Amino acid sequence: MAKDTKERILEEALEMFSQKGYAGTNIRELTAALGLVKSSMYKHFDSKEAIWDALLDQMIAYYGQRFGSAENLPPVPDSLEGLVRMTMGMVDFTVHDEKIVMTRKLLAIEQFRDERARALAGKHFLTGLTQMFTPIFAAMMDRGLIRRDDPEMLALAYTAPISSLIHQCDREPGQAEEVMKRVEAFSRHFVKVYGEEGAS
Amino acid sequence: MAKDTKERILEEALEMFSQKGYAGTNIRELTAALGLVKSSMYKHFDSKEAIWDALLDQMIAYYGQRFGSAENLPPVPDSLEGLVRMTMGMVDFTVHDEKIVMTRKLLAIEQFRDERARALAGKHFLTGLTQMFTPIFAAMMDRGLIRRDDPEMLALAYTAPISSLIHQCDREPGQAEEVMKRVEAFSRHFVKVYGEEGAS
DNA sequence: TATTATAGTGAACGAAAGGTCACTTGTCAA
DNA sequence: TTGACAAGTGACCTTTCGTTCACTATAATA
Repeated sequence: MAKDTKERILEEALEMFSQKGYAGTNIRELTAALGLVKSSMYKHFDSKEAIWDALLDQMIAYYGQRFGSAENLPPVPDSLEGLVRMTMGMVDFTVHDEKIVMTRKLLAIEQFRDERARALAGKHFLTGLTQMFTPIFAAMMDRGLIRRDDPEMLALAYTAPISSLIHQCDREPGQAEEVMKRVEAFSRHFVKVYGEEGAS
Repeated sequence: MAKDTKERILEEALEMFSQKGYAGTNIRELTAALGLVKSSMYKHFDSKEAIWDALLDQMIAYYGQRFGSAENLPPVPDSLEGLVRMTMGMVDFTVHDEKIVMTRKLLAIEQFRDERARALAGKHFLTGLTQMFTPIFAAMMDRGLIRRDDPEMLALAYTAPISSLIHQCDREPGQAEEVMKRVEAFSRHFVKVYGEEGAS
C-alpha cells in the first residue's frame, strides 16, 4: 500500500500541475486531495521538487517507450483511407486519454521554466510527430499511394495542423467532437491533395 | 514619471510572467528589477492580480487593434512569390519582436488557469491565424493564383505548420535562423502544391 | 510661500508556503 | 511474542509571500 500512495501522489501532482502549474500548486492541497496531511508526503518524496522530477522522469520514460522505439510505431497504412483511419484512431486516443491530455497541458505550462520539460514539449508538439510520420509517408510514396515529395515536409504539413487542433481541444474540451470532425476533414483534404491519382 | 513606472512594471511583469509564470513570480523580484522596493508597486496597482489583469487587458487590446480590425489585415499577395515574401516578413517580425514572443509564452503558460488567457491563446495559436488567411486564400483563388478549394482548409494547412515552427522557435531561440529557413521551405512547398499551374 | 498630490521607502503584519520531527499505528518477519 | 520497519499524523519551525501603513521627498498648484 506504500507504493500505491507514491503512485497516487504522482497522479494527483500531474492533475494539479497541469491545471495550476508547479508553482501554483501546494502540498497541502495535493495531499488533502488524497485524504492525507502534508507531512505524509515526505515519507514518499524528499521535497516538492522531487515530485516534479519523478513526474518528469515518468513522462520521459513513457514517451520513450511509446514513441521512441521503432517497433511501437504504427504500421504503414496500405491505402489513403487507411491513413485517415489510423490518424483518427490516434487522435481519438490522444484527445480522450486523460493522462496524455494532462501531460500536454503540463508541458505547455512548464516548458519555459524547466529544461527537460522544454525538450519533451518539443518532441510532443512537433519533432516527435514529424519523426513518426516521415517514414510512414516515405513508405507510402514507395508504394505509390502518395505523390513523391520530401517525406519530412509532408510529415510537417500533415501533423502540424492536427497538432494545432489537438491543442485547441485541450483548451476547450467541450469542443472535442467538433474538433475531431475538423481533424477528419483536414485528413481527407490532405489525402485528396497529396494522394496519388487512382490510389485507393 | 508616474505613468512611466506603471508602464515599466507592466513590461517587467510580462517578462517575468512569461518566464516563470504568474504564480512563480513574486513582487520583490519584480520591483527590484526596476530599482524599487516591493511596497512601491502598490502606488500603481492595487494588487499582484491587478497587474495580471492590466497586462491581459493590454494584450487583448493590442491583439484587437493589430489583428482584429479588417483594415489592418495584410494586403492580398498578387503572386505566389508574394505570399512567400509576405509570410516571411510576418514570421520574421513575430519571431524577433520580444514583446510578442513573451506574449505567446505567457499565453502558453497561463491558458489553462485564466479564462481570458485561454480565449486569447486560442486566437493567437489557431483561430486568429486561420481567420486572417482564409480571405487571403479566397481572394487568391478568385485571381487564379491558387487551386480552388475550401479557403478555410487551406488557411489551416498553411498557418498551422508555420505556427508550430514559431512555437519551436519560442522554445529554442538559438534555432531562430534554422527555423526561419524551415518556414520558408514549407511556404515554398505549399505554393508548389497548391499554386495554380503557371501562376507567377 | 503654503499646500497638496504623487512616488517612493522601510518596517511590520498575517497568511501561507515548504519542510522537520517526535510519536503512533499497523504489518510482517524472526 | 517481540522487534523492526514503513506509513501516517499533528505540532511546530522558518521562510517567503502579498499587503498595509506611517512617513519622507519632490514637484506642481494655489
